[in-house]
Amino acid sequence: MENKSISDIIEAYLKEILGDSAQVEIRRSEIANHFDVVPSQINYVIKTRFTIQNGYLVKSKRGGGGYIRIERVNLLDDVNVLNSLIQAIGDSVRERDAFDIVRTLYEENVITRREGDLMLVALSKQALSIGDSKAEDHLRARILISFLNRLRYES
Amino acid sequence: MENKSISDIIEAYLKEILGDSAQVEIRRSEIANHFDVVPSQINYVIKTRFTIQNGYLVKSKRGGGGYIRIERVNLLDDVNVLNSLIQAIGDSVRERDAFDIVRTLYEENVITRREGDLMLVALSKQALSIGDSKAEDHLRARILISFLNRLRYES
DNA sequence: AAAATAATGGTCAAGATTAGTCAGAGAAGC
DNA sequence: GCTTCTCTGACTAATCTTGACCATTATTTT
Repeated sequence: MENKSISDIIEAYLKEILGDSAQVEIRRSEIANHFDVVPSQINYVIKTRFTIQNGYLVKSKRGGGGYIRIERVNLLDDVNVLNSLIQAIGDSVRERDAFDIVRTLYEENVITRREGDLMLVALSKQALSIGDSKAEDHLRARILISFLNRLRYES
Repeated sequence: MENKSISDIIEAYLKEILGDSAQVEIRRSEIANHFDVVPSQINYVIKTRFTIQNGYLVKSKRGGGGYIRIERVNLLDDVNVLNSLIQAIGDSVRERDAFDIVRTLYEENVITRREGDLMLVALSKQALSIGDSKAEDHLRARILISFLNRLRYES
């Protein structure tokens, strides 16, 4: 149960200080220092755990007074967010990214647990493997976007 | 009955530490070390004894902080309906037949209306067309059967 | 102003740390 | 003996951690 990597801990910390706020601003070097890791590890945590698929937008600025801003967003509510998401999907998605999106929809209460599980099944490697890995990712993208459109326009 | 293999012992141990919890997280190397076997034997035990047919779901993560998580799930009672449907599907279904099956599930109260709608999205020609009509029907069969297998249990 | 300097964050690739796969050897059951 | 189950280890894959080097912005100096 206590097999957390330092990345997991940093992720939890960032979500903690994000709390109920819409966004939070950090200094990369401060966080890195706080957890005694190299600064680029903060980039790693953000890149792997605060993606649009996970329901986060991240902006940053370099130079003096620089910052990293993490913003929590709803995938289907905001047209711009949905567009970013669809753009991120493009015509090809890996299983992992698709799973993240479904989990985010569940956490936003857009879908129930069971609905999410069914979606995951239809997006899984297991169900979609058709020999060609690229074709599989294309197919997954089509199914996922169909799901999103269905959810978007239904209610 | 007295000649337990080491795999049997590891199985019993895992079920022991699972206890009444819904799930348990282990480190493959720790367990392997504890019983003085090669790590891949843990995979063998899990693959042969913690299957979904036996009511277990297994997830894992590699890399630093990696783990294997074993979760116990409740198998449901609609097995008869599901089995007969899987029989009927075989390895190929046309869109129309898939739609009929989903409707049957709805009428049998195995799924909700909304769950059915999502399933239909993933089974539609629109989402699945991949040029080859036969391949499409095979694919649809795999997705549909995956759906049905997922409906066998709740988590 | 323009140029130099300081103060940020970004990228990428190598190495470390886990778990997964698979084929074959060995053991047990029939 | 033959078949099935168990066990092993070499090879593969995924994820995390680190550090050298790069890019951008603000501030200070000339």
